[in-house]
Amino acid sequence: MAKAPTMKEVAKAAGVSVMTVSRAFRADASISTATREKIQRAADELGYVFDATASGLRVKKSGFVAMTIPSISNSNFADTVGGLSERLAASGRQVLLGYTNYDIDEEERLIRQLLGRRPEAIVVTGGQHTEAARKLLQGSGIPVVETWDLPTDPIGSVIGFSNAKAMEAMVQHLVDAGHRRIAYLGGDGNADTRGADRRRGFADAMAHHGLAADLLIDAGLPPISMREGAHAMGALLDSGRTVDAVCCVSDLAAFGALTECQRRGLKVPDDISIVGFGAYELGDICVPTITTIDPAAREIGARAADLLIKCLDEGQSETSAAPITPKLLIRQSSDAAKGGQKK
Amino acid sequence: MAKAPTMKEVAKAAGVSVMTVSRAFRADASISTATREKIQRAADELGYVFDATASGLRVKKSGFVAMTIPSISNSNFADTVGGLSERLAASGRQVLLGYTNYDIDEEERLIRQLLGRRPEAIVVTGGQHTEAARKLLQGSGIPVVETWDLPTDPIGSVIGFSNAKAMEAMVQHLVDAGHRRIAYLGGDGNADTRGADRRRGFADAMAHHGLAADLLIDAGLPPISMREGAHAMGALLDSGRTVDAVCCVSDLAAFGALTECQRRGLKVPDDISIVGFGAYELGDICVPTITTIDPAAREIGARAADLLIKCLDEGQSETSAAPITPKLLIRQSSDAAKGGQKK
DNA sequence: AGTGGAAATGATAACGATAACTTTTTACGG
DNA sequence: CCGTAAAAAGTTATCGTTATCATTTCCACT
Repeated sequence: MAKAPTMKEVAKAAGVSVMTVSRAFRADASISTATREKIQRAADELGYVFDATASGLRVKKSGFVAMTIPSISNSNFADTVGGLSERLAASGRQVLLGYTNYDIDEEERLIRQLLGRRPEAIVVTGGQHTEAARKLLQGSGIPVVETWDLPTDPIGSVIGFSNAKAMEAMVQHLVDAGHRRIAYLGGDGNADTRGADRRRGFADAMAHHGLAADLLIDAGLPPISMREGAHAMGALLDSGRTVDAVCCVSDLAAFGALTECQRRGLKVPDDISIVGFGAYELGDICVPTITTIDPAAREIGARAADLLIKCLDEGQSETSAAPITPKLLIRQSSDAAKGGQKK
Repeated sequence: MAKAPTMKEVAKAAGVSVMTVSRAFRADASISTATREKIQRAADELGYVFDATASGLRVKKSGFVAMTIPSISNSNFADTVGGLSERLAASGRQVLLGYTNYDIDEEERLIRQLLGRRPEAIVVTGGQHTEAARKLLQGSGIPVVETWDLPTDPIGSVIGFSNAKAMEAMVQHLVDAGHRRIAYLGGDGNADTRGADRRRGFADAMAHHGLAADLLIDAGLPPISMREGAHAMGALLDSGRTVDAVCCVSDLAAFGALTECQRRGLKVPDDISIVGFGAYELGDICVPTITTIDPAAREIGARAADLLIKCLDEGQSETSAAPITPKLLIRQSSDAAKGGQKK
């Protein structure tokens, strides 16, 4: 195939200067309708496609907003990307996505790569970064938004919530329902910082209620899938330890745990309560439905977009928007009325 | 914040020419170690980040591969993107993603936008496009890969499979298991072309077996979620029509249908068989596990990457790789041994 | 008709990087 | 020490677009 035609060739075909062609493609410019139509025809004829790269270089506006997420396969993050993407599209901007695989070193590499595309802003997931990554973000000269977390030392704006606090609310709910022997089922280590925060919130809340947080089940390396949730639940049950309720790092893990109970003939919530995190559609459809926390994943993205549009188009300085307040959704899997057992 | 520093400033700081700085950042160039280190220091000092945009303009290699998918929230497509992304990363290329929302007009807009970023290749989902979109792709001068489908008139390469044929295999399985009154549960209309193909394959297969394909349940506009699957199943059951088995457009819809049966006290597969499509993790974990077809979503992406790397780096012309052959995974939800009923 | 001024169009240089070429420096055998 | 080839560094022009300024065209109104 021949290489893509440029404005120069369109200009020649239309019998005008390159500058006039350039103007024909912008809304504001002063150009006669006749000329614009003539140029449009020539462009269509040649199959001309505007080069956003060259334009971006000249006007120093790439039209990109970069975003890093741990994994594309997690529908929570996919929702955030969706919210961001949809709302930015209205202002003609495009999201440039990168995946960290829950690894902050990988995140650093990724941030460097993304900044090389000269995005107009960057949205990252989480508030924990390598020292070099922080420096890159701070020195980038563009708005930075950290999401899905509440960093103690934010780089720019924040649109997130405390995963620990959210989990504390969940423990409160379980305790209110009469549970005492509560397990936490989540990933190993601290690679998934949101997971680690939730575990910490769990432990703190248990301590606060004077309960032992000795049932911390490691389900493997993040992200924890349904299968790993099922395995970990199996291991917990095999251990023979007494358990009232299981707090899972996500609805996916919770669903895995739930199915393991079903396979073993345990009734949820009659024999044991199971709760998740993330408000995945799954948890609202399965039988029984799973109590969870809705972090407003899509809204996080939408809010980030709104904030950025304010910064970029209206020249406002970065302001932290109203905080995200996750909502506890009490459903069948922990419904006390159905018989949460006391120990 | 100050604007990002350029090579010029790094050059001044290091006391060399811009060209030398440029060379310092490329592996091949002839440059002394001392100079390279000096430049590296200066660059770190200033927080210099390489501008891939400007470089791309000059060398005519953007480092982008564009891809369009119907929705980011569908884990099948997310897997394909993951496979593509991971394998392209090794060759230093980045995936630029766009979402069509199952709308070919939106796809056309998107393709135009993506081509404006001067990607080195473009991967699209499906084989149905607007006339203008076809022209854009054909005239783009870059390798084009159509995936997840087997277009009759391909634009470039194809890495896909026949959704109709795959569904025929599924019907064969159900018929073998003794089912006669088989329903199809999927989306309205033809917006989701893969869904429409599956429905067509279903109808053809039913006709081939001399069975009536009169149970075509419309579950709403694509994409069909779990909830819509559940609703549609409810409507089917409420209609009082006799049904042996239900063929769903995806595992998500199938799971929704399955839960609806559970809520109504119907046993799967004893009272009714349910099968899905897509080999989502969900279907392998839920109780009972769901019979499905594995389209090798991740492999589609990986194969596309391999093909493109051959085209771009080794100058080979576009060759269609070995075809994708979806695998029927027979699981509990249609297990004849457990008692698929004959009518 | 002639004139003033706005609208339309054109010419030039620049955005940040690099290919291609030229010049300077280094290294080494004789 | 010199000559020479190779390595290292510098110069210039360019990728496709647009800001800026200069020029031409057009029209309304005296």
